[in-house]
Parts: sequence; structure tokens; C-alpha cells
Amino acid sequence: MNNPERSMSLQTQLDAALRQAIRSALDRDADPLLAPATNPKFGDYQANAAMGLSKAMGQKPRDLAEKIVAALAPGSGASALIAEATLAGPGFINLRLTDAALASAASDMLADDRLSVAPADPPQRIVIDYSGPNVAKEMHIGHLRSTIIGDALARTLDYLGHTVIRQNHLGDWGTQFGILIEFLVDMNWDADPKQLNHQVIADLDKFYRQAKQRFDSDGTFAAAARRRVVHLQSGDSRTLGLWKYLIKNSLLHFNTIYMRLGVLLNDGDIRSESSYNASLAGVVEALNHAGLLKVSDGARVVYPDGFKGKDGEPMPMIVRKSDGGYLYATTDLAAARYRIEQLHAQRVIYVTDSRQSQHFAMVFQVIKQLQWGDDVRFDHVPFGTILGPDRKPFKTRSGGTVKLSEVLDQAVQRASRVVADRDLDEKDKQRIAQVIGIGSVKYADLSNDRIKDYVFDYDRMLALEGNTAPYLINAYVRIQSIFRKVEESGIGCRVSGVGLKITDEAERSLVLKLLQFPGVVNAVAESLEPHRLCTYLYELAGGYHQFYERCQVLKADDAATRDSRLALCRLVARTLQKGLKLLGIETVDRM
RNA sequence: GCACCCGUAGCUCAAUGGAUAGAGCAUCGGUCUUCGGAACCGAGGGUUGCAGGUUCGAGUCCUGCCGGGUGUACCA
Repeated sequence: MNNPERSMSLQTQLDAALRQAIRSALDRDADPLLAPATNPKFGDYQANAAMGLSKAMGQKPRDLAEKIVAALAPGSGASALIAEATLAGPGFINLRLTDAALASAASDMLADDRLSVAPADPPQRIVIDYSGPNVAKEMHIGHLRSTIIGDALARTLDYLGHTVIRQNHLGDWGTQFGILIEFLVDMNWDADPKQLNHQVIADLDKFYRQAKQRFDSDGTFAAAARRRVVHLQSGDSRTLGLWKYLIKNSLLHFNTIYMRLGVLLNDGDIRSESSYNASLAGVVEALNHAGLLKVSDGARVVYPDGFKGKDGEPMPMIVRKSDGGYLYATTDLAAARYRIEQLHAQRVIYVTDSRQSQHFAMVFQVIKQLQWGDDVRFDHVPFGTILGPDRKPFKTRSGGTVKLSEVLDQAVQRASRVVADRDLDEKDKQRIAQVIGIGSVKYADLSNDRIKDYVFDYDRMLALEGNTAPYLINAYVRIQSIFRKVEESGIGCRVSGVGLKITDEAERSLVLKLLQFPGVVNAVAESLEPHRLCTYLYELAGGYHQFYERCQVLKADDAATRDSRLALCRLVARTLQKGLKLLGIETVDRM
């Protein structure tokens, strides 16, 4: 099964053939700039290298393209793949592949449990920081995007063979815990630290809002809250006991949400803010040692190169407050250091909303100036805001935060209406509603270009038409239905060793689309944009429907055609299922 | 003030610097003896916010405007 020669994707083979042709025609190593054809009438693939090489080589692009085309002529070694290479426009090389090459590549993909997605070489150690909810607060709509996008990226990078280290940077430290704990002490909240209760998190969420209000209006309470922060930092036992109790019950809540969402995060991935407390002083010392530490208005700051604030002055990043406290910049630096030195990361990915872009740009710049990880790649993966119907940040009618658990309840409930009148037993219906409901929420989020804001709309995300989870899952279901028919009718079908053949245009373009899967997965890993995979899956499902319309599968003219088409169905189903899985979305066999 | 992000069909969104800017919804019109019609085919609908520039080629890159959002020293 995973013979590397055999499982090399078609596009990889084609790229190599083009590269070789450029070398022999122009005596030069160059990227062929191979891409699927922009329009089917141009062929299957196109290579755009000639236009770019023109200036460097001092020759007309069409002349260069002509030489490359000549090097692709029959007998060149590429002829098994390429049926026709033609010159077009200013220097496009349009490629039409042989049906045999397409059929063979599709057969290889079907026989490969990786669907022709080559393992990364070399694999990297990649840290991905996502979700990061706050202790003592219920997860709300604001946590959705980081959790879902981060999870999809983690799954994709893992599939490519990288060592993915998930880091859940829990917010469990800071002034707000002084405020909350002081409030709890004040109301004689006597927590049994061993007790776990799902209701606790909702109470805490409510208490914090009350406490914050009191903190802002009651000076005596505010002073007590600040003292409580000091108690917490110095390890006062009652304070610490309450704090640990908050964490325990929060984790119970987070894990419940994670399980419903089907994200991979678990307790082993938690590395909370407080876990860096002991190394914060060392960060400041490192900055001092590097000569980057400055004092400004009593605060310890660093001025990262290239950042200007108001009135054109260098913009400071405060690492230690004038009262001696540390801030999130310090924690992020400590976390980066841990990831570089202890986790041996080669790449670190932060999935947070775009409002933190400047913060991370500064942090990355400071890391650079500290020379902590010269060969480590840092990526901030920013994303936009989820908007309500009024195009303002999504809030409840009364203006409160939208709880994630209620969003998921609502989505599942609406999904259950879709299957309500199906002839399925109740247990299956519930399971289907879960998969469709949760999948719809996730897909709606992932299918938009992440940098943009998007409007949260249940009706649209649960629609059966368009680029939605239900549409894709339904395409999968329809294929499964064919295989159920196969079982029932006793036709039997060969699963392995089936020779795929192409007998129709719809079949051919479906195969072409299937063969693009490895390229798309790699593009997602490089750009960190899951919506590209969504677009691909949507097009794949569309291609399948066209094929399905034109090509009879079970009533095909002969057994060989039927087996070939069944194999194609199987490949589409597997690709849809795998693609959705990489997005963190499940499939069902009926709906 | 400065910095970053966004602006594409009536609506919601796509488009590694590539050829005539594409989908879904909505509107209108077709197909077929349902391998699940939750389908397929077609039509109308665009000065890609505006104006310059770079390039063989710009929705995409650069500059300046307009509009919206976000950030901008002791919260995260």
C-alpha cells in the first residue's frame, strides 16, 4: 500500500516532468508554476513559468514556452502523462493529460490509505496554541473560532505527518481572580475543593460579573480584591484552595464543550498562564541581559524595532508594571521560550482573533531581537469577528454574551427538525442531529476566509443547498446509499484491484477534481486557511452530483464499467469523509 | 493622529499576479420513467469603493483618497 513511487500524487509527477522539461529545454532549474487549468477548455493543467522566465533569460515568453512544449513531446518520458501540450496566449502551456494517466492516478489514490497525500519531508515539530478559554467563565461565542480553526489546522498538520503539539493557553491568572475570589470569600462561599458540579461554572460566571461591578464602584472592596491578588500570588492556602476549585470546575465545563464539539483538546494539552509564573522574572532578566530592557514611568518596558506609537515615539511593550506585576506580554514571551527550549518547536502557530495582531507582531519581534529561536517560524493566525444579524458582534437580545453551549443546543435542535420525519429510529435521529448540527456550526465558521468577519445565521449554515455541512454530508450519504443497494441486491463489488476507467466527461472531470486533494491539503497547511479545503470539498461534491446525473452506476452497461464507477464512488466518499475529518467534522451513513 | 484588516452580483461568499471575475440563495425558464429530486441544465444580474502607478498580464502588488472595523503603556 504506501509504495512512495505509486502514491506520489499526479500533480507531483507532473511537476517533476515539467521541471525536467524546463531543464532540458532551457538548461535551467525553475518552478514550472503548475496549476489546475483556470478553465476546462484550456485543458487539465497549465504551466505559467515561461512568462516569468522571459525577463531573466532575455527571450520572448512564447519562444521559451515553445521550447518547453517541444521537450514534452512524445518520447520525452512525460508522454505517459501528457496527451497534449499546447502554447497559448502570452506563453501559457496548456496540458491535457491522458485518460490512462488519470485513471491510473485515481486507482493509486484509492489503493493508498493516505489518499496520495505524501508525508511531509522532513516532518516538523509544530506547536499550535488555540482555544485558550478563561477559567471561571463559561465558554462563549468568542471562543468558537480559535477552538475550531485551531483544531482543523492541528488535524491537517498532523495528517501531513508533522508532530503536532497542542497547547491550550488557559487564562487562569490575573487581577480578575483576585476580584472573584474576594467576592466568594465575602459571601462565605465554602467550596469543597473535591466537589465537581456542572452548575458551578454558571454561578461563577454570574458572580464574576457582580464582583466586577462592585470592584468598579466600591473602593473598600477594590482594595480587598487587590490584597487578594497578593494572597493568591504568595500562595495563601484558603485563596489557593478556592482558585484550584475554580480551575477544576472550569475544566469540567471546558471538557464537556470540547467533547460536544469533537475537538482534540484534552487535559494533557493544557499549559495555562499560571504555569509560566516562575519563569516571568527570567524573561525580564533575559531582556535586561540583552540590553533591551528600559524603564519608563516606573514600568519595565522593551521597545521592539519598527513599532511607532502616538507622536512617532517608539512604542513600548510593558513586561513589568510599576507595581511589580507582570502582564500578558511577559507570559507570552515565557510561553514562547518554553516552546522553543523545552518543546523544541520548529514552528509555533497562534490562533487568536485579529485584534491581537499587533501584540503578536511585537512579541515576535522581541523574540527575534532576543535571538531565542532564529530558525523557529512564528505564525499568528488571525481571524475576524462573528457578527449577529445586525452586523455587530454577536450578542444575545439583551446584549449579553452568547454561550457556546446554547449555540450548540440550538444548532442540534434545528438539525433534528431535518431528520424528524425520516424513517429512522430515535437513537439514530439523535446521533444524526448531533453530527449535522455541530458540523454545520463548525463548517460555517471554517468555510469563510478566516480574516473576515462573518454573520452567524442558523438558517444558512443548516441549509441543504450551497456550501454547507449538510450538503456535503448528504453527498456522502447518497454514496453510502449506493453501497447499501449493492449489499441488498447481492451484486457484490470488488473493493481492491479494480481498474478504473474513464468513459464520460463527467467521470473525467470528477477524477481530475479528486486528484487535486493532496495539493489542497498542502495549501491549507501552508496558508493556514481551512476554507480552501471547504471550497474544494464543495466542488468535489458538485462534481460528484454531475457524474451521478450522467453516469449510471449500478445499471452501467457492463460489469467492468459498474465496478469502475463503484470504485470512483468509493474514492469520492473516502475523500469527502477524510476532508471533513480534517476539518473536525463527522459524517453519517443516513440522514 | 498613527498602524493593521476589510470593501467583489440584490443577499451570503469564492478566486497560488494569469486567459471571458465564479458559486449558493433569491428571480425567471428548462430536463428527467428518483441507483436518495436534498439533483441536473440554462438565463438575467459586475466600471471588483474611487483615482493613479508597477507588470506581458492586477480583484490580488505599490501610492493617495472614500467608507467600515480593530488596535494604539501598566486588562488579556
